[in-house]
Amino acid sequence: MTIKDIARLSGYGVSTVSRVLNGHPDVSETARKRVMAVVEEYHFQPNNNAKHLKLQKSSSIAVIIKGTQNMLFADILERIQALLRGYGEEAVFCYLDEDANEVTYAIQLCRERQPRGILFLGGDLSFFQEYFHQITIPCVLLTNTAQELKFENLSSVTTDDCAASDQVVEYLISKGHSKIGVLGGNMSSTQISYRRIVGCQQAFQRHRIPFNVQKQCEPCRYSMQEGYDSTKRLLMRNPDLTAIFAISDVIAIGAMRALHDLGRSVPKDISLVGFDGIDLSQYCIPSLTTIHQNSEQLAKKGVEILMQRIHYSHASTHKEIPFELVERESVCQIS
Amino acid sequence: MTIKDIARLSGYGVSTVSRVLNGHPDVSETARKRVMAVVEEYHFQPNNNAKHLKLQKSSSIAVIIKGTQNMLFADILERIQALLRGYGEEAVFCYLDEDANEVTYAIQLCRERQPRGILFLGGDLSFFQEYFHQITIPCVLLTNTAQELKFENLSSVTTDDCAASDQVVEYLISKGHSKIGVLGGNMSSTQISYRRIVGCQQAFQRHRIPFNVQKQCEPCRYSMQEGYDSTKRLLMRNPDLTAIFAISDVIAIGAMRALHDLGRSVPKDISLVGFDGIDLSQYCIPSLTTIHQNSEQLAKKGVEILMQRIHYSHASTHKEIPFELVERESVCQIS
DNA sequence: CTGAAAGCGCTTACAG
DNA sequence: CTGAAAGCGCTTACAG
Repeated sequence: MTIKDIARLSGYGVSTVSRVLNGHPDVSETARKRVMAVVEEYHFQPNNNAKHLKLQKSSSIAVIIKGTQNMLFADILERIQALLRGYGEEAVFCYLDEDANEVTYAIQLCRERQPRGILFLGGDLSFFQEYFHQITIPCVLLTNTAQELKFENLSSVTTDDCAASDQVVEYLISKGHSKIGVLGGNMSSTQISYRRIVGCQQAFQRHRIPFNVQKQCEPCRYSMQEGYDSTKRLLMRNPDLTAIFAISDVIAIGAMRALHDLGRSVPKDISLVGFDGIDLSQYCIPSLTTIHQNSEQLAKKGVEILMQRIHYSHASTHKEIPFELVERESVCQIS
Repeated sequence: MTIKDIARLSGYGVSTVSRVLNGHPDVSETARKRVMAVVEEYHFQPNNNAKHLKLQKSSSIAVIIKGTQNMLFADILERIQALLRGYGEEAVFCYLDEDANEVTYAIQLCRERQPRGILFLGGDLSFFQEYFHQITIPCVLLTNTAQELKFENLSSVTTDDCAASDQVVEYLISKGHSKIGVLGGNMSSTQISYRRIVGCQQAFQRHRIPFNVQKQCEPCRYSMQEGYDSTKRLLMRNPDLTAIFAISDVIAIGAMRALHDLGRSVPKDISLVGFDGIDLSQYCIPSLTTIHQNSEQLAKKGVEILMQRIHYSHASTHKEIPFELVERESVCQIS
């Protein structure tokens, strides 16, 4: 069943059928109705390969996910897929290692698949800086800001990581803590984690509490396993910590278990705060005090911006979504 | 840059270029070398739309995931993506609601995208029974068995759910439990959960311990939230339970929190066993005794079977992967 | 071993 | 408002 059959069956030419199918305005109401009747009767489905060959592009949106263990991404992902489906777009999902170069991967993808746009879930700004100029299609970076890169085809939506972390430390200080360790991310200034650490520094400075990044920060990947291991290293170096701020909930879950195995009870002996607000954070024991990122809005804004750009050539923008400190059971007032 | 340009640049015709690109044998070594030299020099990438239009198919493998909250699937998924990439295949991921009809969705997908094969992650046999005959491309069902359906293009790989559940109950009984509740799944005989419940029944019968499915089983979806809510319902009906078997780890995590909120300590007051062996099961507190399904093998076998079928027309098969009861901290010996 | 040519199913400029 | 025709980039039967 092709457009030709529909033409024959409806008594119109293929041009008219094509126009009806694509919602062009210059078709008579009669033609539209007759064609649609046949289309529906036969459940006709245009051949995408032919369409895209002709149009010189594919219809898919690529979604590149960095870090497979990050449960925040899993949550955002299913929302993105649902939204994209709502827009009638197809999505191609690509999982990359947390340390992989997502931009060179995207360049490769563009050559092979010619997607219409790309959604990056996580990303390292240094890769964008160096390679992104080779990409010409609309892109949106999620959970990191690309504002300063000033690429005209790269938007971003993120939360104010710096302010959120500042608030976490402020909160811990207000609970009497001053010996606070920070877990996760890495120190490169092009990573999300960097902005979170800067936020911590701000708060410490404001309160004139010394904070030795080298000593009190322990970098690690976004997984429970690494959260577990790094907690042990962090505590080895700083046995007197009364609170830990894990830069991601997944890391915090690993930390919680490590603390348990070390015989330190949360929050009685040591307080713990996460970041992200994944589902699990309210079910673990104790439930996790954390920064809730509105992943629903993150996904929605991201997809929206991409669609606006693709369909109406809107300029690129950089949005911020709100965050919220959710107090639960993992933090204790001391002294 | 098209195949025509390569032809011109290499001094051969388009037919020869095409043959080289597709590894056909009837090309001279000289031609192959000259063509490949040009292809590599220009980083030529054939247009997939044209290729598939001509070949009347797309190159992608569709992966249909049922239930977005199930962390077991997240794990399998990233493995599948990596494996498929290794085979040089593109993957299209589709997330469906746990209760959606994956088969009619697949039929739709076949019309729209013409995938070369489908991997189903989770599935309800009743949908397959009723609609699968409309699908003609190779398919593999993961985490449920399609053995009895006898479709010649539907393979499956699963673990022996019945034996695994039998072993869980056997284990709990050996620990002195006889008042055991079962959490999760639903009672329809075409669901994975059904075979798990049957396994439980077997064990109870063998030990002549009464087991009232209506009363002691509480169906629920595969999410922490539902695990949480159902636990409360189950306990309301059976306040004297000494152990709960959750048919999935995600459900167990929700159950653990519900028990905590109910003031019942795990495992001291009540024992808990999960199913799946997701990462989280070893980090939660207490860590979860569970049936570990080898998700690596599940993914590997699934993809392998599909590839064999697609490339060498192998017959459909139904494989079983091993399971293992992993003893951790959530079960207690009683009396 | 190689090439000219047909054709996959669509869109759209052009002519009416 | 409508249709005939060209062409998107590929593969392959056919002829040599």
